[in-house]
Amino acid sequence: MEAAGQLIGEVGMAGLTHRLVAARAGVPLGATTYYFTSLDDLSEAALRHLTEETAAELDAWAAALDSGADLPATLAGLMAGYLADRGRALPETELYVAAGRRPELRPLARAWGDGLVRVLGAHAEPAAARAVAVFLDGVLVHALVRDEPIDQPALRAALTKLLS
Amino acid sequence: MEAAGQLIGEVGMAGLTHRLVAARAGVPLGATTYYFTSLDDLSEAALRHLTEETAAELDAWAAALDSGADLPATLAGLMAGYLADRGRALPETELYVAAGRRPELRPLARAWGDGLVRVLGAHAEPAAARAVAVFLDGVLVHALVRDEPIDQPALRAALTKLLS
DNA sequence: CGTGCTTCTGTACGATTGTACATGTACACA
DNA sequence: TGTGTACATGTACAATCGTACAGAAGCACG
Repeated sequence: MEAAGQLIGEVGMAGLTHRLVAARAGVPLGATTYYFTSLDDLSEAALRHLTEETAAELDAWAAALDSGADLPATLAGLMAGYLADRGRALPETELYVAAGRRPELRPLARAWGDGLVRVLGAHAEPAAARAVAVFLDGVLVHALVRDEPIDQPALRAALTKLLS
Repeated sequence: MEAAGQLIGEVGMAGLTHRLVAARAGVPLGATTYYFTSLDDLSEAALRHLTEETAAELDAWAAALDSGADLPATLAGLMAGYLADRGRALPETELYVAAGRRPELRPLARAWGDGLVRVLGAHAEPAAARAVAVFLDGVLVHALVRDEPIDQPALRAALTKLLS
C-alpha cells in the first residue's frame, strides 16, 4: 500500500502496475496479486492509505486552528506549507478524477474536504466553512498547473472574505 | 480530435488508445498514427480542441457578465449551468492532472482560469477575479465527487464575499 | 495514357499488461 | 517428528497496447 501510494504520486493512477508496485515494495509479483484481488483493489487500498495520512495531518491543522490565532492567516500558512511539496497536490487531485469515474472512491475523495469543514465548524458558519474547503480545493488544482502557487497574502485575503 | 475529446470524457486520459479513437472516428487504425506522431500528440490535440470549445463558451460568459446584471448571481447561474452536465467537469479535471505531469499541457490547463480572470477584469479587482477563478475550480472538483454540486445560493453567497 | 508522388490503410511485431495457478515454503499442532 | 494448513512465490498465458512499415489507392501533370 505504501509503495503503491508513492507510485501514484510518481507515475499517476494510470501508470500503476502490479509489477511496478512489487518492485518498489521489494516483494515478488505474486504477492501483489495474492493480497489484492485486482489492480482496482490495490489502487483503492493505496488511496485509502494516502487518505489516512492526510487525515492525520488534519489533526495538526485542527490544533493550529484551535490555538486561537488569526484564522485566515493561519489557514493560509497551513495551505502554503502543504503546497510547498509539489508531490502532495498530484495524488490528491488524481484521487478526485478517479473518484469521478469510480463511485466507490468518492467517500475517500470527500474525506479531506469534509474533515476540514468539521474542523472549521468551531470557528465559522457551516456555509463559510464549506466555501473555504471548496476554495482550497481550487488552490490545490491551481498549484498543479502553475510553477508557483498563489501567494500567501492573496490567499489570506480571499480566506478573510470567505470567513467574514 | 473530436473523437479523442469525447473519449477522454468517457474513459479518461488513461483509457485513451489509438484503436479506440480510430473506431469512434470511423477511420482505420493507421490513420491515427499517420496524423499524430504519438499518442501524446493525439491526446494533446484532443485537449487543445476541448480547450478551444471552452474558450468559445467563455465568450458567452463574457456577454452575460457584461450585461450589467448582478455579478455574483449571474456567475453562480453560469457555473450551475456548466455543471448541470456531469460530463463537462471530468475532462477539464483530467486536463489538470495531465498538465501536472506534462508541463507542455500547462498553457492549455491555464486557459480557462486566465480567460475568466480577463473577463472579470472589467468588473472586479484583479486579485478578486483570480480568487473567483480559483474558487470556481474548487467548485468544479467538488462537483466531481458529489452527487449534487454546491447549491446555487451558497455559490452566490461565496462569490459575493470574494467580489466584495 | 503513363508516371511520379502524396495520401492513406491493413497488417505485423515486440513489449507490457492483469491475472491464474501450480509449486514451494513455513509453521502450528498433534 | 510428522503432517496438514495457510502463506508465499515464480512462471506462464492470453489480451492489449503503441508503433512501424510495406504496399494500395488516389491524383496532378506531362
